[in-house]
Amino acid sequence: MATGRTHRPATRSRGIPEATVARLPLYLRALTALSERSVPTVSSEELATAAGVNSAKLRKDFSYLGSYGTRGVGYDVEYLVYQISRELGLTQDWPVVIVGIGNLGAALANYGGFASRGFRVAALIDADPAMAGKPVAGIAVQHTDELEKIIDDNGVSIGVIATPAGAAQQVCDRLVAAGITSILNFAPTVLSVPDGVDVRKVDLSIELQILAFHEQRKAGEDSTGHEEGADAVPQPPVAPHRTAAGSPGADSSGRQGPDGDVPAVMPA
Amino acid sequence: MATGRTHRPATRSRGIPEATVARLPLYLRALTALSERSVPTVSSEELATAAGVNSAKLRKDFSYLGSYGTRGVGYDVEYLVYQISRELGLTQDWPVVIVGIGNLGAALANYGGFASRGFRVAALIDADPAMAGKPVAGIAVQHTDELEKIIDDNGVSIGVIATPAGAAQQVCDRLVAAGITSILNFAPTVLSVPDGVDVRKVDLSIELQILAFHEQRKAGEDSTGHEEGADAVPQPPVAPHRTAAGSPGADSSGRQGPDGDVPAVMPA
DNA sequence: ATGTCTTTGTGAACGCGTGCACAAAGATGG
DNA sequence: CCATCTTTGTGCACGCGTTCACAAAGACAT
Repeated sequence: MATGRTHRPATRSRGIPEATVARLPLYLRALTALSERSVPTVSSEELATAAGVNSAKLRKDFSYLGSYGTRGVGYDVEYLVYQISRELGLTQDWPVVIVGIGNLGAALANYGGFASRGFRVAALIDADPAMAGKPVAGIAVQHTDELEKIIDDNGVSIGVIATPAGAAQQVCDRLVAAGITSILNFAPTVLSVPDGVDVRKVDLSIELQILAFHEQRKAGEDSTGHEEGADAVPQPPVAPHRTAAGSPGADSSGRQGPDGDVPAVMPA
Repeated sequence: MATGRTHRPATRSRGIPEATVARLPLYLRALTALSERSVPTVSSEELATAAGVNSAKLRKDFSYLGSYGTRGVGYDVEYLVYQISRELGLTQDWPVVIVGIGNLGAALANYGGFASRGFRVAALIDADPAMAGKPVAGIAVQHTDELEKIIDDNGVSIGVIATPAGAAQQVCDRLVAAGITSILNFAPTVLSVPDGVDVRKVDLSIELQILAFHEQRKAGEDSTGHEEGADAVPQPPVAPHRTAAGSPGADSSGRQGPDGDVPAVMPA
């Protein structure tokens, strides 16, 4: 999972559960594909398979939107596409600004999936003066100084942060002050925002770490269970005793983590 | 949320809940920052704030790993960094291949967050013969024909798919056949994989759609509640009657969605 | 019109995740 | 050695999300 809302713990937005909202785009994509193949109707079973979910879950999800199906037949594809689009707010145009036009920001600007669903890249913003004016994905990059003006002029309410981690909070604060109320954060940092502002985050590194966890478990499930080495490598806390508060790294030599696949002992 | 495992419904991997595993990288990042500042110990309250979670949740998460804290003091930063790294499998080296070196693939190859946590980009693979040999992020791109050999030679078990949606399943199948057991998928498609293979997905478009939903709700929460227009725009299903099965779009003119912010009536 | 068959919509049970609140553990000071 | 104070670890309850299973609804055939 590369995401997770930060505030708004489980607000059950308008009777529609958060988990359901997160799946609606999935259904919409599957339905759009069917629509392009001119399929008139689809059963919950078929659509669920296409979206990769359980059919019961799909039916319950749709039940939050209303009774849009016909028993014995299924769902009208075109009609459902419209209803979900409307529910997600995709029947209107959403101008978006991308802040931080590095490798990732440029890739996002070029990403076709944005424009295809009502999201329009209104502006690209970068702090590097050398970037200003250079066209990326057909749009001239603008300097951070213009941030507030750009957002105000275009009525932007969604911002994408693709800056380095160090700059993210600062950029976030400016976006929020300028009126942005929804943020998609690609920087590996926890952003703090006032109530009323939604933050979703995508962290590539975290996704890989979760995969590594499962991968490790798969690899070691035939062994003793887990580690078997006996030599304690990283030193147990040995009763911290609050040693002055200094002694920086203490005995752990290199900072960049005690890597190397040294086995460790379970300390209890 | 840009993610979600596909198979392995809720396997509670080795006593550690999936939700906890997903948060471990978050803790690890916060702890690494503290470690760099040579902070020796940290309380659950402080660390929770830094990671953006509840302190009770953090303590419960850590309790699954073992009793690594000292009551009255807190947690030893260095020790905890090591324990979490080990639990996540980050004490070993994970070679990764990236398939699809377009804008996104190139951005991923350049992304520093990969290398910083034990993930090493072993190879970049693309189907375009013109790309072969061209260096991206200091690594020469190789052709898809070499895929199986590359994976076998380097003992790669984690693959990243950054191809267009149309090619994703095919690439996925080849990766799995070649021995890959963990996949991070950036293509907007549902991948089907055999049991034992983990898939996590990151979908930029879906994240934006979820934000749009909440944004729309915020915008319209002072109005009548929701829509108020009376003219039904998209046509209700009017009893499908299973009309032959032809009449493709029927009356809905343009395919690419009935956009424009037409208000709609709630059909019941 | 009646019966059969398909598929939806949902009531109910279950399990996971979250958060509260507190007892146990250990540090610290006298 | 005892008292006090801090902070962990966790039992418990609650709520959300998932899944099952089935009744109701409508299509379709005769």
